[in-house]
Amino acid sequence: MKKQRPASRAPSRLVTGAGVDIGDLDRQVGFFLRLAQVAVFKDLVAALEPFGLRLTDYSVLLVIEANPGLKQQSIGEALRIQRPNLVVIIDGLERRGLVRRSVARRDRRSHALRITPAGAAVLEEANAAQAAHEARIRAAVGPSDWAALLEALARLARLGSSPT
Amino acid sequence: MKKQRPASRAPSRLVTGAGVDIGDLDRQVGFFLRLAQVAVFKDLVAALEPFGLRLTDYSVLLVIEANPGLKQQSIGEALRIQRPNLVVIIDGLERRGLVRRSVARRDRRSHALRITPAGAAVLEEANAAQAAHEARIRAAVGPSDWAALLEALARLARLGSSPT
DNA sequence: TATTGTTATACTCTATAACTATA
DNA sequence: TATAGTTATAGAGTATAACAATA
Repeated sequence: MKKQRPASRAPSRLVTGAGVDIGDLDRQVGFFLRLAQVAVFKDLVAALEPFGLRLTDYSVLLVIEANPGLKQQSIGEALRIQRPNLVVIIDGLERRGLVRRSVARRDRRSHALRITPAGAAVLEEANAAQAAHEARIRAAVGPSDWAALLEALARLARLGSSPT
Repeated sequence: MKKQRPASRAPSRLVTGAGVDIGDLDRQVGFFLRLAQVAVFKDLVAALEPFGLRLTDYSVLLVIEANPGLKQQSIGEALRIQRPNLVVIIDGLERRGLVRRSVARRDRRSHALRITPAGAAVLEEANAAQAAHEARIRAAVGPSDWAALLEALARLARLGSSPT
């Protein structure tokens, strides 16, 4: 039995290839979500590149600035970065003098992390670039749908989590 | 100068870590987009797993079914999969008897791809699982915002492309 | 015994260069 | 010469196991 296509539900046409029919794919959320994420990340990665920051570097800097003295494990939990992978990221940031590791007094196993003045300066520039990026995204979506989009994405992000 | 937070714009709270302040991150689209994409893909991957299909396998099957006789290069363009990577995917699908490669008569360099009856059967089951997945996503978002979400994602996906 | 940071390692995805056979 | 498929390989990003220091 051939699956019928409810043509009315299709959003504005998305041509990915050279006239190739991508089947029901152009009516599936996951497909759009992936394309949107790739496009948005491409723009954001380019915006942060002049500062030598990858997305993970940037998000880690943001969290450290917002939580002075935080230990690595907590950052990993907040950003869903595995502890071993975080070590490499912090190594890079520390080598560049953007972040400082110091042994925590209360628990000498952990490292208290702080952003340095140099790090704060870089982060401020990166934040401006991010704001410009966000403005571009916002313009692409259209002002009316903006709040609805963020709300919808937030609900999707909570999919697997405990339903409050 | 400290950046001010326009608290009114924040969508419903998203707690990622154990009470860690994630800074301005919870007001950036990219962050939500990533979390949403990860959550949605996790659900979809789980839905397709019983059929032994990864996301790429599934999307390739869909395109082949919609375009009998298509060559590999065209699939790659439509799905943005590099030709070398597609070879491995098709290898797997062909080994399982879900897809058949035959030398194209018109151009003997290329391979005409067709879905087999076995492949069509698997795809039909996978489509049902995908539909159930989509229903879950839709329920999480809420019916009112659904069309707006797809529309917004489609616009974002066209970010870097030529503005029509 | 459990936890923090670390090292080493592996697995998935994606990307590039170069080969072959056809055109 | 250009293209389709292929091979090999390399690079991100992410994941797990095990160890030393500390609790």
